[in-house]
Amino acid sequence: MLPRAAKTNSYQQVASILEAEIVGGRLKIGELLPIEAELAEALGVNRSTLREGLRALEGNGLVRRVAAKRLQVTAPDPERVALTNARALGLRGASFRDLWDVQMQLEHFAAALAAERASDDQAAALRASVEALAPVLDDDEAVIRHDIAFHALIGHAAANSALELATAPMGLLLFSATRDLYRAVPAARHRLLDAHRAIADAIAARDAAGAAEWMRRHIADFRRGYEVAGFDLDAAIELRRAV
Amino acid sequence: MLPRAAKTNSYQQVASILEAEIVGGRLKIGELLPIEAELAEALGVNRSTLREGLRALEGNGLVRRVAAKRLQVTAPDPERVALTNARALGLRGASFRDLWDVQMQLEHFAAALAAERASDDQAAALRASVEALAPVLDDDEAVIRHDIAFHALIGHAAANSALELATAPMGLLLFSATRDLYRAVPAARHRLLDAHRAIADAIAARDAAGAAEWMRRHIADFRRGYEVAGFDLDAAIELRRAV
DNA sequence: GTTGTCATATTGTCCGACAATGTTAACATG
DNA sequence: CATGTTAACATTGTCGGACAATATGACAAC
Repeated sequence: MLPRAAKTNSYQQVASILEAEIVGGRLKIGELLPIEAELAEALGVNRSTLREGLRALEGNGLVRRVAAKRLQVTAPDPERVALTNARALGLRGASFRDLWDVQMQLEHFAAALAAERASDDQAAALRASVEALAPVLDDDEAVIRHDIAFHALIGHAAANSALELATAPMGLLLFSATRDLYRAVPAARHRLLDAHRAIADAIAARDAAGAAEWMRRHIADFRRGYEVAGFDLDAAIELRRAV
Repeated sequence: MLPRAAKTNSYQQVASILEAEIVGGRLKIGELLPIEAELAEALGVNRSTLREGLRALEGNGLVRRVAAKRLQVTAPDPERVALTNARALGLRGASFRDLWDVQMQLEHFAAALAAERASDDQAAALRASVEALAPVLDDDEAVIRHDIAFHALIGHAAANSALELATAPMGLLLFSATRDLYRAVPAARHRLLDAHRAIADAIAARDAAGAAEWMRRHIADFRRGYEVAGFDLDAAIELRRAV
């Protein structure tokens, strides 16, 4: 086992060094990076090279452009991370069953936590989401958007960033993969609405057990719909354009 | 709602376009990208600009440098994704409790799946991992490394990429956050070894219920150790250097 | 067939330049 | 003094060109 030539490129080193500074807390979240000329000087590379390193960091979500043209150190944005993870899962050929299995383990727990921890505003937002869905129940796209948003709200209300990180990408992938489900199984729309309403009510009533139970049924029903529609549980799920 | 100024930078457009090609399947996984000069020409930007876009994609894990100097289209590497997610969680201040809650929901399920699906090689690798741990039980670093590896093996053997994606980052964060645990609670080392052995045996015996039950106890015990050691369950977990 | 040599292709890095745009400072005006 | 205007300045995004290092492939020599 030879000592691995350690011949990394300069721009990778730039990214690694800055990443270490961020993770190590020497560059704090929210802080502005020095201007490119200074950074390049300090790191001993050309501005072009530095910029390549910065773009890599940007791809990692550790810095972002802020109003002023300056770059700001930032913790990865949950939505971006969710998208990235969803893409990773899609590209690796995850199946509906894979995703559903995990969802079944997590969503009821998220609902229970949300019932315990949601602020009044969040509980109200959940109910508002349900009521906003009712009038557009025959618009497939809208149903999917609302479904994703509803589960994202719950994930957020559960106030557990690890749980949110784990559930968000699956919501994105699963629900957007069901674009044809509602055409094939029209009744699913109403069952979805009823379930959402029951869950939102339970959360608003701080009924953790009820929220969890309704969520279980909701997720189970989701799978049933998928099967009834004749989709293959084990086929690689289709990656769709971000919703 | 104005039509969103669409004033994105060229290098971001480069990244978006290529990303769309990859996600849309027109650029297939494993394919080599054209040489930079051609790509720049085709996209109508300068090579420097193109390279910034490529670095962003690289940061997203969608392309990687391969033996030849050429860039290869690739699905994000699970280990990299796990690291990225762990970093995101750490920077967002996730607590031990947050992570443990999710782990408690998922790990027993992973163990059960592993018992059903693990190949003989994988089952053997699990047992080998346990036996490799036994002789180095007094080396804290080694214990942590083995612990992470053991759970990663199970995650992999469960043959569910979504589950793996969800569990891997927590293993990284949680276990590496316990560097001082084994000094504070020496007995935890032996309980860990026993649990690992029981889990590996159950998986090798295709005993899904047994594997799940042992895993539950193992995770529960892990938390007890953390509490006994006097650590704060709700403090933001400490980000450590990659193990 | 293997090995060595060489021309070629490609990337990584640097340099310098400039337009667009945001920021700051100076200034006038009420 | 507060406010609005303008001009100087700073910074980023993009470009073009250059060159060394190195991998690749072809070809010759053994």
